[in-house]
Amino acid sequence: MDNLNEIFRLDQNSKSRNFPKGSILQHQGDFPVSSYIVKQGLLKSYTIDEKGKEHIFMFAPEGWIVADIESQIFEQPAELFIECLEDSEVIVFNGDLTDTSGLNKEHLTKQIQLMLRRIGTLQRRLIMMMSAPAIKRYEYFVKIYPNLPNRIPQKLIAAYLGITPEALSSIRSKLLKSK
Amino acid sequence: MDNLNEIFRLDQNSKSRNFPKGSILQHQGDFPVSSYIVKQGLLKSYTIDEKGKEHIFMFAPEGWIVADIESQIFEQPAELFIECLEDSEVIVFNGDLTDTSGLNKEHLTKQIQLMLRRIGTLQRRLIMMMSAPAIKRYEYFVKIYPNLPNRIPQKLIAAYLGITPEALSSIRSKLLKSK
DNA sequence: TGCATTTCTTAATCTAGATTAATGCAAGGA
DNA sequence: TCCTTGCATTAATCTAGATTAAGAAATGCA
Repeated sequence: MDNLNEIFRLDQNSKSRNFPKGSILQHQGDFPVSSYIVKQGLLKSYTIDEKGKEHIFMFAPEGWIVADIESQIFEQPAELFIECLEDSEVIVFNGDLTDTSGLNKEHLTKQIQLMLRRIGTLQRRLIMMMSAPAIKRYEYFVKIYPNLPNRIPQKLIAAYLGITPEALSSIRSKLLKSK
Repeated sequence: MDNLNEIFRLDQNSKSRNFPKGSILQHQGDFPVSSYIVKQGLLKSYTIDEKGKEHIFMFAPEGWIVADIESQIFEQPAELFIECLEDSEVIVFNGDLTDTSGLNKEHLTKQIQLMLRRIGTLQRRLIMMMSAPAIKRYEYFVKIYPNLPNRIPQKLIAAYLGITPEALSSIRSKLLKSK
């Protein structure tokens, strides 16, 4: 993994900070919106809908970047909450990803690679969400994040898959029985 | 709108080509995968699931770029079909978006802006798909693409929203009655 | 213009997953 | 250790949207 500090326009003295499990780094409605690079630990970004239900946009383990890009690019208050699922070490990048001043060609090229990867992942996720039943989405989740199922509670996996914990529980029991 | 020809690494002599309505520019399984810049007309990119059902990933009117970025970045055969919904003028960009050689800083910066915008749009769409009922997704679609509803058949809107044409029809009649 | 094909609507039934609720379990704190 | 609190499971009921089917309206083409 390239050093993400290098690729993005970080202050010389931007240091990583430690946050205990449960810390909320960003609330819905915050403005302006920061970006976060995870050095150690695990974050989630999510929304709460008008019924109070949580929907997880993404998990971010070590080496991942988390940002509410929709809010940044449209210069709106944050849509997403960002929260630590474990004690985490995070670089808080004040300023958004749209500011690329002071970066050289190599940096920009690497940023493009990261963004294309993110777009590809979102494309897959959206297509799965539209076309695949919950059981397929669960199997895909396990394949892509083999280490996460043991690291986070089931109800968070359910919130990521777009189903209830009860539905996930019955899917899992079906999968166990079918073996 | 910046000239997209400039921003991307196009051959000097890459010319736009005309395709009649119904032309399929890319089939699922094609390899390698091209990118497409729409000069005039309207394209759709979509998958067909194992039950034969169509799911529209995006519509691309004039000025939009269409590419199966997931397949490009992971170097896999195309996942998406790409088809003309109207007679269209399209620049076929042989080679994928991951190749940025020969571009200068300004080009790369503009590419990053376009990609962030795409990520922001996908973020919103995914969150809506997870958390909003079909009627809200329809209202959002109409808000974002005010000219498309009169330009494409309803069943395509349904395939974009992730519901059946029948469900969309009943949503629309509910909206009409409530006025 | 007329005919064929596709699209849209309406309605009856069906189903994946939501909701509600009750129970058992594991983990952390005093 | 007990006690609380959050998590997982199971089961009964409910609902948004799917499926099926049939007719009406619109569109394209000879």
